[in-house]
Amino acid sequence: MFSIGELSKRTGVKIPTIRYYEQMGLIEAPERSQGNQRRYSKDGMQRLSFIRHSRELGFSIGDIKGLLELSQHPEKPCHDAHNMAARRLEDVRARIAKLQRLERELKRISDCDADTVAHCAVIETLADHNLCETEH
Amino acid sequence: MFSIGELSKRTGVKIPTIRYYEQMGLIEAPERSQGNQRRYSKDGMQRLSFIRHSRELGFSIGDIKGLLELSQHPEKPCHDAHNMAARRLEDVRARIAKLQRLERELKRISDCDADTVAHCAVIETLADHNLCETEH
DNA sequence: TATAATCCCTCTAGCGACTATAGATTCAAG
DNA sequence: CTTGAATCTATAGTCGCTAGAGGGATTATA
Repeated sequence: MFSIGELSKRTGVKIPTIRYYEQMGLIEAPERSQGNQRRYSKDGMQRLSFIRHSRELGFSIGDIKGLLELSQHPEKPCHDAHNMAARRLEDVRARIAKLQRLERELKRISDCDADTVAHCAVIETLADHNLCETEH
Repeated sequence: MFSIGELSKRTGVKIPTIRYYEQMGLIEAPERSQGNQRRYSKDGMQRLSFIRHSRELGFSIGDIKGLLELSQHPEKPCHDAHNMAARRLEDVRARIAKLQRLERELKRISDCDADTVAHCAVIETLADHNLCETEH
């Protein structure tokens, strides 16, 4: 049994965020001390770790609800989990591709060595999209 | 002189977003028609294009205010613009690196071909961070 | 010129995933 | 028993929009 502060330290999830997850129905309301403070079990900690890890991988709160549901039912087929992971993977790849285009452009425009705004590539490029090399 | 709808079409910025930018002080309030509708000049359009492009590159509204200010003063030195671009570039690179780690992990866990949740790598990995290959 | 279709106005509220603040209560250590 | 840290609830704010309600303006056609 540990307090919310300890749970926070052990999982790396901030205290208000834990309470927020409770409100959102991701974690169930834990037992309380006599003075009405939350007291968590190891189980609660595992669940929170699951959530944290999932968030780090970019799953939405909605997705996580589904994944948690699934993880409670080991006998169920897991297509859903795979589909979600696959969708996330696609999304991540698209974002990487987009960011790489941005990287190229940012690099190009910040290579400018003008002194004043009048000749500055950063400003010029921002003003005129046609100066970009690639689509974005 | 064109309406907000036309401005929207020409710049690709949605109408409510244009009004939002006006509220945020990114673009100044344009002239109005007799019936109180916004009427934009070519100048307004260029400013909006600047904003749009900057947003696409990931600059925040706050950053853009600064960049716009700079772009109005061609005689000023442009270190600030370069610094902002450099910071953005750093940020973009960090995000790429992080996403690539996620990609590796998502790929790994979605390669699982179990049928039920009990043996599913997706669920297992989410539950136990130690199963990950890399930090994130 | 009348009317209909489309556009535009303001204002308010909502999104997701938190984060911050205020003011009150409880806990743990000395 | 006192003190200081931790916790409680409730509310509001963050960012960058987006959606909706309930109206007025403009434009194209009859």
